[in-house]
Amino acid sequence: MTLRLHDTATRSVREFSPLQPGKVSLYLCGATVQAPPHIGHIRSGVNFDILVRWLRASGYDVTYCRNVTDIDDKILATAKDEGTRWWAIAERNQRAFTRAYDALGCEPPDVEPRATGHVPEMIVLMERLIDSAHAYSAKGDVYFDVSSLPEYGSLSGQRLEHMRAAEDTDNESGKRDPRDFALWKGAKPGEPSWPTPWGPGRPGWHLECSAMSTKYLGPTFDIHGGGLDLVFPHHENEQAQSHAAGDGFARYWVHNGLVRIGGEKMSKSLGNSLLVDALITQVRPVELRYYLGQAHYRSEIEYSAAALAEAVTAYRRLEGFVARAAELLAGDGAPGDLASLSDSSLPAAFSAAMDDDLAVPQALAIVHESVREGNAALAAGDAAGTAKSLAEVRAMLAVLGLDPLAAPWAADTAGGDLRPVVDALISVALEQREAARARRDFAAADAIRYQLSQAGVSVEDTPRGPRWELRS
RNA sequence: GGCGGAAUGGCCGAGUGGCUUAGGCAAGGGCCUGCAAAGCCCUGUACGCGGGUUCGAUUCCCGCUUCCGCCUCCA
Repeated sequence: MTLRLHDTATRSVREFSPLQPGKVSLYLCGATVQAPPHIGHIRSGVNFDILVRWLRASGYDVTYCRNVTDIDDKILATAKDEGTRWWAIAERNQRAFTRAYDALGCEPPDVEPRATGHVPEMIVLMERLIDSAHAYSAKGDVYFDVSSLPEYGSLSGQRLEHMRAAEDTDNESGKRDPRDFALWKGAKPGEPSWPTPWGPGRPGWHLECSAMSTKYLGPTFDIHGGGLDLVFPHHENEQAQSHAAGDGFARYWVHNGLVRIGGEKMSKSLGNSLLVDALITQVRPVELRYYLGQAHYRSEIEYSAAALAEAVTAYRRLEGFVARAAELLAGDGAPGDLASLSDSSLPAAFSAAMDDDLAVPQALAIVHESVREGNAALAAGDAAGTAKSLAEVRAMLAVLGLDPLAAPWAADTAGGDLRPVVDALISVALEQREAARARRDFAAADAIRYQLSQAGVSVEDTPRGPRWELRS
């Protein structure tokens, strides 16, 4: 079975066939680093991380490019407000994004180009567009002439005549048509600028993505991703620029659904952002990843604390099996690293679900089935059955970036570097409790269990003796 | 005004013209346990409203209602 993906351009699920056999080029619109990331941003990162992981698990050699927009109006405004340099704002927020991606287990892209590092490429692209009469310079700005491209609007299904005339806040604009969009913005006093044949200025938002995707992935590449809110105007404009310049550009457009809160879109401008940094003090990063990744990537998520808590419980069920099974099998010299797990460990139903436009909800249903079987095998003392389920579960969770024993979660589960120390201390208490149980002094035994529980250590008695774990 | 999407059991969340009608969470019952916890087993019959097509629709068609996104910076 081959992968099928929903393509925004055709509004349908299409069979995926890469430009070059065995290779996939993917460009994801990353962050405009004007503020730290909220969970909507990181959902997009997680969704596309799962896509990249699945493509790689399927045997593709993936080139993953995710850009950083490091200059825009809001970054300049923030710098002015804070009395600091614009690039310091961009650097600070880019670091915050990188921390969040790392924390949530998103594999780094192969290349992460920044807009301001690609001005020469943008100038070349603008020259091509001006030479072919698709763009013009006016008063130091450079605009794309939307009327020059009949297909304009095709990606988003917008028709020029129905578009609301944008209220032009800039009366000085030299636009021929209010729907024309800026490729390049002429320098204003006090703003950073780069020299061009049309005068000093700075990049418009859309141009960078055309210039950078072409530079790193070629004039035609396989998949272009981003949030649903980028379809128009951003992606429409990117496609217009590149097609007008004669490039094939993206072959499949993949967009993730947005995160809502209180019934409306989560966004910086609405001031309802739940920042990743804040949330991962409440739940572990892997639990947040499970929450954001469990819904289908194209569906909307309405954030609620209750739904997040459910996801936490559900993930702990998976994690609990992996931990107990791994403990049991460790004595048998069972594999501890994922490298020893082959693709053949992936159940066919899981692969079929993932191939079906990344049907993660169904894929997770398969994971839960394997866990149920594994738990049954574990309870029956069936080591072979346990090992089989463990291998399946870990292989599947690895595709989703959720394997509890893999980086970056492994330390989480094990208790970190302090594990040996903690283990020794708790063992003393547990020995006392076992002694109490042996003499049937259950009041004493329960008192010890209660004290440990107050300290955040949960104890369960198993046929092989007590086991404990830290529970937040 | 234009374009696109969504309404599923207590909750989250898939999916399908009928067939055992996902999965998770929560709930109730059972097994296990000194008691728990964890786990396993069982139970729960839902698809916004009104028409239509059909032997049969939650699933297809039409209309309606409500909600969300985009048309302006946005993942």
